[in-house]
Amino acid sequence: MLTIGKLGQAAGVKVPTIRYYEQIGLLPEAERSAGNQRLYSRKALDRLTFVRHARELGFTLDAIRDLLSLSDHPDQPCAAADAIAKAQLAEIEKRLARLASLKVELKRMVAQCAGGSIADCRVIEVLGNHSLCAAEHGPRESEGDS
Amino acid sequence: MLTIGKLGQAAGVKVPTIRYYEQIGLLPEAERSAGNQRLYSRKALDRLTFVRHARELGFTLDAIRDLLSLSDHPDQPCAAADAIAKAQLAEIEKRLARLASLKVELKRMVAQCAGGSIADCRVIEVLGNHSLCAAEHGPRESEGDS
DNA sequence: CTAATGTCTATAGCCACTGTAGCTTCAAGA
DNA sequence: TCTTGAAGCTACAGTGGCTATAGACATTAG
Ligand SMILES: [Zn+2]
Ligand SMILES: [Zn+2]
Ligand SMILES: [Zn+2]
Ligand SMILES: [Zn+2]
Repeated sequence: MLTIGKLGQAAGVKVPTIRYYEQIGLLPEAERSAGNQRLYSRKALDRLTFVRHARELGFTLDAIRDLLSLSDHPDQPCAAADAIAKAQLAEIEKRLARLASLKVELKRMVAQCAGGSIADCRVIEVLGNHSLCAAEHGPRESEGDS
Repeated sequence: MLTIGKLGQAAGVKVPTIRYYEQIGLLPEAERSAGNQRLYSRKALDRLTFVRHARELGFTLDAIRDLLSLSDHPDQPCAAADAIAKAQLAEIEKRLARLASLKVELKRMVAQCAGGSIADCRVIEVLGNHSLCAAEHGPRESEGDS
């Protein structure tokens, strides 16, 4: 059995984050020691490691909740899990495309500035006038993490 | 003079967002009509349009605050503005690199799944075990918007 | 035994909004 | 002129995914 600190170290997750996950019901309530401290099994470590990895891959906690409950039913078909992963891939590709177009605009902006006074600064000018942009870079639609 | 609704339409910004920007001091306090409603000049529209465009390009409100105050001093050199834009470009490039590596992993994951039961699902398996990943995809370090 | 570290709960804060409730004001039509 | 409906007002709560703080209790090493 691991204390919360050891668990956090082992999984690479900060202690308050683990308590937060428990609080929102992503992780089950931990067993407690005689002195009311949380104790975790090896299985709990696997679960938290799964959560961490999925977070690193950009899945939302809601998606992870679903993935966890799917992984608790190994005999079910995996179509639902695959669908979640495909949706995540699509989301990442969407963000990627948007960031790529932002990068183009920002690069152009920075490159075009000759470095005089603010009055002549291309950065300030372009920010004030989207029609100076080379292409579209739609409204930011919740850009999520990483 | 424009009402807040007209201003929002003209700039493509929602009304509550405008009030929020005023509240946090990003926009100056608006003049008021006899009946206490906000009234905006053409200059205010320019300012809000600038803010919107900068947000679309991913600048934080703090960065925009600085950019706005720079653009209020047209005789100063533009190095500070350029530095902010370059930092933003660097940030975007960092996110882009990370998203690109996430995309690779997710694609691999999805492609490798043969579609049987959860017990054999590659998606679930890889999520539980990062060593099955082809490359690194560091810890998510605050991924900001869009 | 004591001191240092770890853990406990509860609460507030972060960013950039968005939504709600319960009012007041305004513009247009009858 | 009266009425209706849209638009505006303030103040506050909620979003996601944590992170930080305060003040009390538990555990462990020396
Ligand atoms: Zn410049
Ligand atoms: Zn633009
Ligand atoms: Zn599968
Ligand atoms: Zn991995």
